[in-house]
Amino acid sequence: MAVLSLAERLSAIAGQAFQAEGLDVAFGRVQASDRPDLAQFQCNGALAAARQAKMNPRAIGEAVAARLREENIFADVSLAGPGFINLTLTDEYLADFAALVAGDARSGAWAKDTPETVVIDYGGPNVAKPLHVGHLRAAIIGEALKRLMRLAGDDVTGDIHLGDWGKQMGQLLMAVRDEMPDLPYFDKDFTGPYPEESPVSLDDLARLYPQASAACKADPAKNEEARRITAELQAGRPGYIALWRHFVTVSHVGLRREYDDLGVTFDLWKGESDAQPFIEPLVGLLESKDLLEESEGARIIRVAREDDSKKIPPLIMISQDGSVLYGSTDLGTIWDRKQSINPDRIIYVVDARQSQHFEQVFRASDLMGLFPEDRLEHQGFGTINGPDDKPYKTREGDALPLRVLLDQMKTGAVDRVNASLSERGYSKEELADIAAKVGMAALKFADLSNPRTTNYIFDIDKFLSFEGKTGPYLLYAAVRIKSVLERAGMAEQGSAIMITQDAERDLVLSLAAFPDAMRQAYEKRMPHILCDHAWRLAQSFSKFYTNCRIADEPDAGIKASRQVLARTTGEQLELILGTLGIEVPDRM
RNA sequence: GCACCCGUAGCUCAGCUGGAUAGAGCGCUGCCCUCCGAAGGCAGAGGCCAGAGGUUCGAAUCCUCUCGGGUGCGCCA
Repeated sequence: MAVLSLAERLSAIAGQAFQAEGLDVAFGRVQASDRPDLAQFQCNGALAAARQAKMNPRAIGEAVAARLREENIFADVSLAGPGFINLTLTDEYLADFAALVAGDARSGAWAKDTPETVVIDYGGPNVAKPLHVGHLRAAIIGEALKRLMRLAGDDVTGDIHLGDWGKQMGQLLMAVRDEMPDLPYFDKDFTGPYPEESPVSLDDLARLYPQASAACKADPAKNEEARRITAELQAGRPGYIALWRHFVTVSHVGLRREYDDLGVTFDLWKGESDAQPFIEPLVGLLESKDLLEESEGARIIRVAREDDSKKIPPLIMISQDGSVLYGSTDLGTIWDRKQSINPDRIIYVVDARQSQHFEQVFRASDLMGLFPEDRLEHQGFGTINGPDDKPYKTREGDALPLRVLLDQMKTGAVDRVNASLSERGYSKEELADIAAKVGMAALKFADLSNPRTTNYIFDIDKFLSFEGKTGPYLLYAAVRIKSVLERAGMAEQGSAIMITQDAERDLVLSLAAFPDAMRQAYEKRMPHILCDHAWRLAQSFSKFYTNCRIADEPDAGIKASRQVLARTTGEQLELILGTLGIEVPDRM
């Protein structure tokens, strides 16, 4: 059972007070104070209630405050300004609450009342193309959301949803054929079996794809041909399928390695191609509902609505050459997921620029009764930009390969770690491990601490800094907690918490804010809210650490209390960092 | 052209279901290590919240317009 947050408890109490005055319980909503100098919590309900009941806000505030003063948990209840109710809890109450968090195996994490089954679709890398910067945010944000939702109690399946069925496959087949025309895959009369060994390596794919892509752009005839080959592949031509399987297998190895390095794991490695068996039934369903329309040789679904403020183009279900596009495969994938997982909700963590595409798919899905629109979410994200604040590109204008970016980060982390830890006598292996963790923490925290929807500028030096709101600062805080506990030892289970100094009270309030921060991050699908909380917690700990002695505190009771506070902070911080996909080294 | 997102401190950004004196980080100016990790803590300077109207007792937040930036608009994903 999850710990009820302070704000929730206070809201319930204030709600009762409003109710006793004949007003709506909802006016009792209590939140952390905007003015920490005046109070710990505030309730603005009297203002809203006054408008509704046409009464004086201060009069309502006074009446509610009078009732609240009868509760023995408040050190102070006061009315301020036009009718704000300011609340300050007694240290005893705060200490008891902190003990509750300390005793909670989940460090006070919020839990949903009614968990859901959810599929998160993130990643979306293409077969044959190495990951580039654009895939980084999907991976980092998707992974964080997956873990966050699991922590809240949802049953979450993460699916990589490979791009393995579109025109790029036709282009690639064409490129291989042009280079090695004698391979049996291209011989229509060949009856098999086809070779088990792939004729192309990962490097070949990485080389061939850009070539083919450029050729198609430059030459309309080539482009036509690639489309025809794609249609043939999708129709199941045996030689193409056999060679395509090699592409997919070879790519898997490379992709898995890259995602492993990022600490990102998928439960499902399905792709667009897995939607192919559902295309026919999909077309059947659409026909039966009279939703399919012929237009310029293609079969389309009109998804525009009367009251649209913008023009939504129709979704192209079957293109004029008979191939399917990603709108069709996305619909097929929804069908597949419905059948195999039956989720309550599907979340797509994909670049914000794809919003129109998802609007089309969601509407089409709803129209045909496949999956309700309001349970399909596109959680988009902004771009990672270069120093010029434009999406990160290589000098040639291509998207920057992820490898390049990770190598930069790694080199920077190794330098930084070597510079600051050289005196400690750690082994080479441990230093390398620490550097890897510091680099990844820097990268992930930098990404996640920006709100999902905004762009940000990639700046390694800033991300890797040990000062300020960075991943390394949080790792430092977490490691310092481990270190001091090693020196001070652990307190007995159930030791009481005592608030003897401001820094202790501040730390307790920070610990107590976790469930609310987590809930908000969950509901808004915004990991940066969790990042903000982690940062606040780490800062509170630093303040606590400088002001409160632990190991050599002479008073046994106070010492035990501080040991518990430190331990609880460490546990909560690591839980949050883990949820963000950030690993903490044992020492650094 | 139409639509969507954005414009907040020198820089990078929070805050936007309307509420008190608009917050962080970096940078800048000071102060704090006989004491568990100073990769830290404390204090300070710095803002017509792009602009103009409107709604409201109250607007960074909601509405309208203007200016400036980004993105997307039928067979790539």
